[in-house]
Amino acid sequence: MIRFSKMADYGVLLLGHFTQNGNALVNTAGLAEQYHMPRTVVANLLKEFCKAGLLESRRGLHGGYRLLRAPDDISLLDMLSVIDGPVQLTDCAAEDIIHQCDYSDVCHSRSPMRAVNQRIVDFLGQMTLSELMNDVAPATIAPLDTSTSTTS
Amino acid sequence: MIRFSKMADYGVLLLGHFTQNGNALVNTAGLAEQYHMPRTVVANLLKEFCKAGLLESRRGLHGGYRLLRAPDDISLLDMLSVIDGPVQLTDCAAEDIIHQCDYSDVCHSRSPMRAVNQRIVDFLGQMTLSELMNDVAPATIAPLDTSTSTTS
DNA sequence: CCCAAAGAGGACTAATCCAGTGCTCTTTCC
DNA sequence: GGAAAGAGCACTGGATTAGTCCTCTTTGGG
Ligand code: FES
Ligand code: FES
Repeated sequence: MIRFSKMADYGVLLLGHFTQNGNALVNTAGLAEQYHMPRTVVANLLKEFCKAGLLESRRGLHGGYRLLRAPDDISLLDMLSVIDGPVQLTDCAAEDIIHQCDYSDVCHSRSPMRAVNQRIVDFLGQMTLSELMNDVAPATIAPLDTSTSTTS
Repeated sequence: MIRFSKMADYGVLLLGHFTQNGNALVNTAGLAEQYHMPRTVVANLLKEFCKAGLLESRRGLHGGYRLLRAPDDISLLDMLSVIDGPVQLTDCAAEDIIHQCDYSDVCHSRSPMRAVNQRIVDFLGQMTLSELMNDVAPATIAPLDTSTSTTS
Protein backbone atom coordinates (compact mmCIF):
# COMPACT_ATOMS: atom_id res chain seq x y z
CA MET A 1 0.00 0.00 0.00
CA ILE A 2 1.38 3.36 -1.00
CA ARG A 3 1.04 5.57 1.98
CA PHE A 4 2.36 8.60 3.79
CA SER A 5 3.66 7.71 7.20
CA LYS A 6 1.30 7.71 10.14
CA MET A 7 3.36 10.50 11.64
CA ALA A 8 2.62 12.62 8.59
CA ASP A 9 -1.10 12.06 9.16
CA TYR A 10 -0.74 13.20 12.73
CA GLY A 11 1.27 16.16 11.56
CA VAL A 12 -1.36 17.36 9.13
CA LEU A 13 -4.03 16.99 11.77
CA LEU A 14 -2.03 18.96 14.28
CA LEU A 15 -1.01 21.73 11.92
CA GLY A 16 -4.63 21.92 10.92
CA HIS A 17 -5.47 22.71 14.51
CA PHE A 18 -3.23 25.75 14.48
CA THR A 19 -5.17 27.28 11.63
CA GLN A 20 -8.15 27.53 13.94
CA ASN A 21 -6.49 29.26 16.83
CA GLY A 22 -5.36 32.57 15.52
CA ASN A 23 -1.94 33.08 16.94
CA ALA A 24 -2.64 31.80 20.42
CA LEU A 25 -0.06 29.50 21.92
CA VAL A 26 -1.11 25.87 22.06
CA ASN A 27 0.71 23.37 24.21
CA THR A 28 1.59 19.77 23.63
CA ALA A 29 -0.40 18.27 26.46
CA GLY A 30 -3.61 19.95 25.38
CA LEU A 31 -3.25 18.83 21.78
CA ALA A 32 -2.42 15.29 22.81
CA GLU A 33 -5.53 15.11 24.90
CA GLN A 34 -7.84 16.73 22.37
CA TYR A 35 -6.61 14.54 19.53
CA HIS A 36 -6.12 11.48 21.70
CA MET A 37 -2.59 10.95 20.54
CA PRO A 38 0.39 9.95 22.68
CA ARG A 39 1.85 13.08 24.27
CA THR A 40 5.37 12.09 23.26
CA VAL A 41 4.38 11.73 19.65
CA VAL A 42 2.79 15.16 19.57
CA ALA A 43 5.86 16.62 21.24
CA ASN A 44 8.21 15.09 18.69
CA LEU A 45 6.13 16.26 15.76
CA LEU A 46 5.80 19.82 16.95
CA LYS A 47 9.50 19.96 17.64
CA GLU A 48 10.16 18.91 14.06
CA PHE A 49 7.78 21.44 12.61
CA CYS A 50 9.40 24.06 14.76
CA LYS A 51 12.88 23.20 13.55
CA ALA A 52 11.58 23.33 9.99
CA GLY A 53 10.23 26.82 10.50
CA LEU A 54 6.53 26.03 10.20
CA LEU A 55 5.83 26.69 13.86
CA GLU A 56 7.40 28.91 16.45
CA SER A 57 7.70 27.95 20.07
CA ARG A 58 7.62 29.69 23.38
CA ARG A 59 9.30 27.88 26.23
CA GLY A 60 8.65 27.99 29.90
CA LEU A 61 5.45 28.34 31.85
CA HIS A 62 2.44 28.97 29.61
CA GLY A 63 4.62 28.21 26.64
CA GLY A 64 3.48 26.39 23.53
CA TYR A 65 3.50 26.58 19.77
CA ARG A 66 1.86 28.72 17.12
CA LEU A 67 2.08 29.02 13.35
CA LEU A 68 5.01 30.98 12.04
CA ARG A 69 3.73 31.22 8.49
CA ALA A 70 0.24 31.81 7.12
CA PRO A 71 -1.86 28.68 6.48
CA ASP A 72 -1.96 29.46 2.78
CA ASP A 73 1.78 29.74 2.72
CA ILE A 74 2.28 26.21 4.00
CA SER A 75 1.98 23.45 1.46
CA LEU A 76 1.20 19.81 1.97
CA LEU A 77 4.64 19.17 0.53
CA ASP A 78 6.20 21.36 3.22
CA MET A 79 4.52 19.34 5.92
CA LEU A 80 5.33 15.99 4.40
CA SER A 81 8.92 16.95 3.76
CA VAL A 82 9.47 17.69 7.41
CA ILE A 83 8.22 14.31 8.53
CA ASP A 84 8.59 11.87 5.68
CA GLY A 85 11.44 13.58 3.91
CA PRO A 86 11.57 14.20 0.18
CA VAL A 87 9.14 12.71 -2.30
CA GLN A 88 11.32 10.34 -4.23
CA LEU A 89 9.05 7.71 -5.64
CA THR A 90 11.89 5.75 -7.14
CA ASP A 91 15.61 5.80 -6.45
CA CYS A 92 16.46 7.70 -9.54
CA ALA A 93 13.55 10.09 -9.30
CA ALA A 94 15.49 12.64 -7.31
CA GLU A 95 16.03 15.80 -9.28
CA ASP A 96 19.65 16.14 -8.34
CA ILE A 97 20.76 12.66 -9.12
CA ILE A 98 23.36 12.79 -11.81
CA HIS A 99 25.15 9.59 -11.04
CA GLN A 100 23.16 6.85 -12.65
CA CYS A 101 21.56 4.08 -10.69
CA ASP A 102 22.45 0.40 -10.99
CA TYR A 103 19.94 -0.10 -13.74
CA SER A 104 20.58 2.91 -15.91
CA ASP A 105 22.15 0.75 -18.59
CA VAL A 106 19.03 -1.33 -19.05
CA CYS A 107 16.37 1.16 -17.97
CA HIS A 108 14.34 3.16 -20.44
CA SER A 109 12.02 4.88 -18.06
CA ARG A 110 14.36 7.03 -16.04
CA SER A 111 13.25 10.30 -17.51
CA PRO A 112 9.48 9.64 -17.56
CA MET A 113 9.60 8.38 -14.01
CA ARG A 114 11.37 11.48 -12.89
CA ALA A 115 8.72 13.52 -14.63
CA VAL A 116 5.98 11.59 -12.86
CA ASN A 117 7.71 12.27 -9.59
CA GLN A 118 7.99 15.94 -10.40
CA ARG A 119 4.30 16.21 -11.25
CA ILE A 120 3.37 14.79 -7.91
CA VAL A 121 5.84 16.99 -6.08
CA ASP A 122 4.40 20.04 -7.84
CA PHE A 123 0.89 18.99 -7.01
CA LEU A 124 1.65 18.49 -3.34
CA GLY A 125 3.49 21.79 -3.35
CA GLN A 126 0.43 23.59 -4.66
CA MET A 127 -1.90 22.15 -2.07
CA THR A 128 -1.93 24.51 0.88
CA LEU A 129 -2.83 23.97 4.48
CA SER A 130 -5.75 26.38 4.12
CA GLU A 131 -7.11 24.38 1.22
CA LEU A 132 -6.74 21.21 3.24
CA MET A 133 -8.92 22.72 5.93
CA ASN A 134 -11.50 24.18 3.60
CA ASP A 135 -12.96 21.20 1.90
CA VAL A 136 -12.03 22.27 -1.59
CA ALA A 137 -11.55 19.95 -4.52
CA PRO A 138 -7.97 19.66 -5.65
CA ALA A 139 -7.12 20.32 -9.26
CA THR A 140 -6.66 17.35 -11.49
CA ILE A 141 -3.23 16.24 -12.56
CA ALA A 142 -2.95 16.56 -16.30
CA PRO A 143 -1.93 13.46 -18.24
CA LEU A 144 1.47 13.11 -19.85
CA ASP A 145 2.03 15.18 -22.90
CA THR A 146 3.53 12.81 -25.44
CA SER A 147 4.99 15.45 -27.71
CA THR A 148 6.20 18.29 -25.54
CA SER A 149 9.15 17.93 -23.28
CA THR A 150 8.54 19.98 -20.14
CA THR A 151 11.14 18.39 -17.94
CA SER A 152 14.87 17.89 -18.08
CA MET B 1 11.14 9.47 2.22
CA ILE B 2 7.99 8.91 0.26
CA ARG B 3 8.73 6.09 -2.08
CA PHE B 4 7.25 3.26 -4.08
CA SER B 5 8.65 -0.07 -2.95
CA LYS B 6 11.83 -1.34 -4.50
CA MET B 7 9.82 -4.25 -5.87
CA ALA B 8 7.66 -1.81 -7.78
CA ASP B 9 10.77 -0.34 -9.37
CA TYR B 10 11.88 -3.75 -10.45
CA GLY B 11 8.42 -4.44 -11.74
CA VAL B 12 8.30 -1.38 -13.94
CA LEU B 13 11.72 -2.17 -15.29
CA LEU B 14 10.72 -5.72 -16.09
CA LEU B 15 7.39 -4.88 -17.65
CA GLY B 16 9.24 -2.32 -19.70
CA HIS B 17 11.33 -5.08 -21.12
CA PHE B 18 8.28 -6.85 -22.43
CA THR B 19 7.30 -3.85 -24.51
CA GLN B 20 10.45 -4.37 -26.53
CA ASN B 21 10.02 -8.00 -27.36
CA GLY B 22 6.91 -8.25 -29.40
CA ASN B 23 5.07 -11.24 -28.10
CA ALA B 24 8.06 -13.51 -27.71
CA LEU B 25 8.26 -15.52 -24.53
CA VAL B 26 10.85 -14.27 -22.08
CA ASN B 27 12.00 -16.40 -19.21
CA THR B 28 12.89 -15.54 -15.65
CA ALA B 29 16.51 -16.59 -15.74
CA GLY B 30 17.27 -14.49 -18.77
CA LEU B 31 15.66 -11.39 -17.32
CA ALA B 32 17.41 -11.88 -14.01
CA GLU B 33 20.73 -12.03 -15.73
CA GLN B 34 20.14 -9.14 -18.09
CA TYR B 35 18.88 -6.86 -15.35
CA HIS B 36 21.23 -8.25 -12.72
CA MET B 37 18.44 -8.88 -10.26
CA PRO B 38 18.08 -11.92 -8.02
CA ARG B 39 16.36 -14.70 -9.96
CA THR B 40 13.91 -15.35 -7.15
CA VAL B 41 12.84 -11.75 -7.07
CA VAL B 42 12.18 -11.68 -10.79
CA ALA B 43 10.26 -14.93 -10.51
CA ASN B 44 8.05 -13.61 -7.73
CA LEU B 45 7.30 -10.38 -9.56
CA LEU B 46 6.40 -12.03 -12.83
CA LYS B 47 4.16 -14.48 -11.02
CA GLU B 48 2.33 -11.57 -9.44
CA PHE B 49 1.91 -9.74 -12.72
CA CYS B 50 0.65 -12.95 -14.21
CA LYS B 51 -1.93 -13.45 -11.49
CA ALA B 52 -3.03 -9.87 -12.00
CA GLY B 53 -3.58 -10.42 -15.71
CA LEU B 54 -0.84 -8.17 -17.02
CA LEU B 55 1.28 -11.04 -18.25
CA GLU B 56 0.51 -14.49 -19.50
CA SER B 57 2.74 -17.45 -18.87
CA ARG B 58 3.70 -20.58 -20.67
CA ARG B 59 4.99 -23.38 -18.50
CA GLY B 60 7.38 -26.16 -19.28
CA LEU B 61 10.44 -26.29 -21.46
CA HIS B 62 10.91 -23.08 -23.43
CA GLY B 63 8.23 -21.48 -21.33
CA GLY B 64 8.23 -17.90 -20.17
CA TYR B 65 6.10 -14.79 -19.97
CA ARG B 66 4.73 -12.28 -22.40
CA LEU B 67 2.42 -9.29 -22.20
CA LEU B 68 -1.24 -10.07 -22.15
CA ARG B 69 -2.40 -6.52 -22.70
CA ALA B 70 -1.05 -3.80 -24.96
CA PRO B 71 1.58 -1.50 -23.43
CA ASP B 72 -0.70 1.47 -23.80
CA ASP B 73 -3.43 -0.41 -22.00
CA ILE B 74 -1.34 -0.91 -18.89
CA SER B 75 -1.12 2.01 -16.52
CA LEU B 76 1.49 2.78 -13.95
CA LEU B 77 -1.31 2.43 -11.43
CA ASP B 78 -2.01 -1.10 -12.66
CA MET B 79 1.59 -2.07 -12.12
CA LEU B 80 1.89 -0.41 -8.74
CA SER B 81 -1.37 -1.88 -7.55
CA VAL B 82 -0.16 -5.38 -8.20
CA ILE B 83 2.97 -4.94 -6.17
CA ASP B 84 2.40 -2.17 -3.65
CA GLY B 85 -1.33 -2.51 -3.37
CA PRO B 86 -3.74 0.41 -3.51
CA VAL B 87 -2.67 4.03 -3.32
CA GLN B 88 -3.98 5.09 0.03
CA LEU B 89 -1.91 7.99 1.14
CA THR B 90 -3.69 8.28 4.46
CA ASP B 91 -5.85 5.83 6.34
CA CYS B 92 -9.04 7.59 5.50
CA ALA B 93 -8.10 8.28 1.90
CA ALA B 94 -9.62 5.06 0.61
CA GLU B 95 -12.60 5.73 -1.61
CA ASP B 96 -14.71 3.06 -0.04
CA ILE B 97 -14.17 3.92 3.57
CA ILE B 98 -17.47 4.83 5.12
CA HIS B 99 -16.68 4.03 8.69
CA GLN B 100 -14.83 6.99 10.07
CA CYS B 101 -11.31 6.79 11.36
CA ASP B 102 -10.26 7.44 14.95
CA TYR B 103 -9.79 11.12 14.28
CA SER B 104 -12.88 11.90 12.31
CA ASP B 105 -14.34 13.85 15.21
CA VAL B 106 -11.44 16.28 15.31
CA CYS B 107 -10.29 16.15 11.70
CA HIS B 108 -11.25 18.78 9.16
CA SER B 109 -9.22 17.56 6.24
CA ARG B 110 -10.80 14.21 5.50
CA SER B 111 -12.45 15.26 2.30
CA PRO B 112 -9.59 17.31 0.85
CA MET B 113 -7.14 14.58 1.65
CA ARG B 114 -9.27 12.04 -0.10
CA ALA B 115 -9.42 14.35 -3.09
CA VAL B 116 -5.64 14.67 -3.11
CA ASN B 117 -5.39 10.93 -3.04
CA GLN B 118 -7.82 10.62 -5.90
CA ARG B 119 -5.93 13.10 -8.03
CA ILE B 120 -2.79 11.10 -7.65
CA VAL B 121 -4.59 7.85 -8.36
CA ASP B 122 -6.07 9.37 -11.50
CA PHE B 123 -2.72 10.65 -12.61
CA LEU B 124 -1.02 7.31 -12.12
CA GLY B 125 -3.89 5.66 -13.89
CA GLN B 126 -3.40 7.87 -16.94
CA MET B 127 0.27 7.16 -17.19
CA THR B 128 0.70 4.16 -19.47
CA LEU B 129 3.53 1.72 -19.83
CA SER B 130 4.14 2.92 -23.38
CA GLU B 131 4.50 6.47 -22.18
CA LEU B 132 6.91 5.31 -19.51
CA MET B 133 9.08 3.79 -22.19
CA ASN B 134 8.88 6.70 -24.56
CA ASP B 135 10.53 9.47 -22.68
CA VAL B 136 7.54 11.74 -22.77
CA ALA B 137 6.88 14.50 -20.28
CA PRO B 138 4.05 13.76 -17.88
CA ALA B 139 1.12 16.10 -17.78
CA THR B 140 1.01 18.70 -15.11
CA ILE B 141 -1.16 18.33 -12.07
CA ALA B 142 -3.50 21.27 -11.95
CA PRO B 143 -3.75 23.16 -8.67
CA LEU B 144 -6.71 22.83 -6.39
CA ASP B 145 -9.85 24.45 -7.59
CA THR B 146 -11.28 26.22 -4.59
CA SER B 147 -14.79 26.61 -5.93
CA THR B 148 -15.65 23.53 -7.97
CA SER B 149 -16.20 20.20 -6.36
CA THR B 150 -14.99 17.47 -8.65
CA THR B 151 -14.84 14.71 -6.13
CA SER B 152 -17.23 12.98 -3.80
C1' DC C 1 14.87 32.70 44.70
C1' DC C 2 13.33 28.56 43.88
C1' DC C 3 9.92 25.54 41.97
C1' DA C 4 6.81 23.95 38.47
C1' DA C 5 5.38 24.05 33.71
C1' DA C 6 6.67 23.86 29.32
C1' DG C 7 9.78 23.03 25.20
C1' DA C 8 14.65 21.09 23.25
C1' DG C 9 17.31 17.49 22.19
C1' DG C 10 18.56 13.14 22.04
C1' DA C 11 18.90 8.11 22.48
C1' DC C 12 16.49 4.08 22.78
C1' DT C 13 13.10 -0.05 22.11
C1' DA C 14 9.45 -2.89 20.27
C1' DA C 15 6.88 -3.99 16.60
C1' DT C 16 6.09 -3.96 11.92
C1' DC C 17 7.27 -4.38 7.21
C1' DC C 18 9.94 -5.63 3.22
C1' DA C 19 13.47 -7.61 0.31
C1' DG C 20 15.19 -11.53 -0.70
C1' DT C 21 15.43 -16.94 -0.13
C1' DG C 22 14.03 -21.76 -0.43
C1' DC C 23 11.37 -25.66 -1.22
C1' DT C 24 8.17 -28.59 -3.35
C1' DC C 25 4.75 -29.25 -7.03
C1' DT C 26 3.07 -29.04 -11.78
C1' DT C 27 3.45 -28.40 -16.67
C1' DT C 28 5.62 -28.96 -21.04
C1' DC C 29 8.71 -30.43 -24.39
C1' DC C 30 12.03 -33.59 -26.34
C1' DG D 1 11.19 -40.19 -18.35
C1' DG D 2 14.02 -36.38 -17.53
C1' DA D 3 15.13 -31.57 -17.73
C1' DA D 4 13.54 -26.84 -18.07
C1' DA D 5 10.45 -23.71 -16.73
C1' DG D 6 6.55 -21.62 -14.04
C1' DA D 7 3.14 -21.95 -9.53
C1' DG D 8 2.57 -21.60 -4.95
C1' DC D 9 3.94 -21.09 -0.64
C1' DA D 10 6.27 -20.17 3.76
C1' DC D 11 10.05 -18.30 5.83
C1' DT D 12 13.96 -15.20 7.52
C1' DG D 13 17.12 -11.24 8.45
C1' DG D 14 17.46 -6.56 8.17
C1' DA D 15 15.58 -2.15 7.88
C1' DT D 16 12.17 1.12 9.04
C1' DT D 17 8.81 3.21 11.96
C1' DA D 18 5.97 4.22 15.88
C1' DG D 19 6.27 5.26 20.13
C1' DT D 20 9.04 5.88 24.74
C1' DC D 21 12.13 7.94 28.03
C1' DC D 22 15.44 10.89 30.16
C1' DT D 23 17.93 14.93 30.93
C1' DC D 24 18.61 19.86 29.98
C1' DT D 25 17.05 24.64 29.31
C1' DT D 26 13.81 28.33 29.47
C1' DT D 27 10.23 30.95 31.56
C1' DG D 28 6.96 32.70 34.81
C1' DG D 29 4.87 32.78 39.42
C1' DG D 30 4.69 32.60 44.35
S1 FES E 1 15.69 2.61 -12.41
FE1 FES E 1 17.39 4.00 -12.26
S2 FES E 1 17.68 4.60 -14.34
FE2 FES E 1 15.72 3.56 -14.35
S1 FES F 1 -7.54 11.50 9.64
FE1 FES F 1 -9.31 10.23 9.33
S2 FES F 1 -10.89 11.70 9.19
FE2 FES F 1 -9.08 12.91 9.01
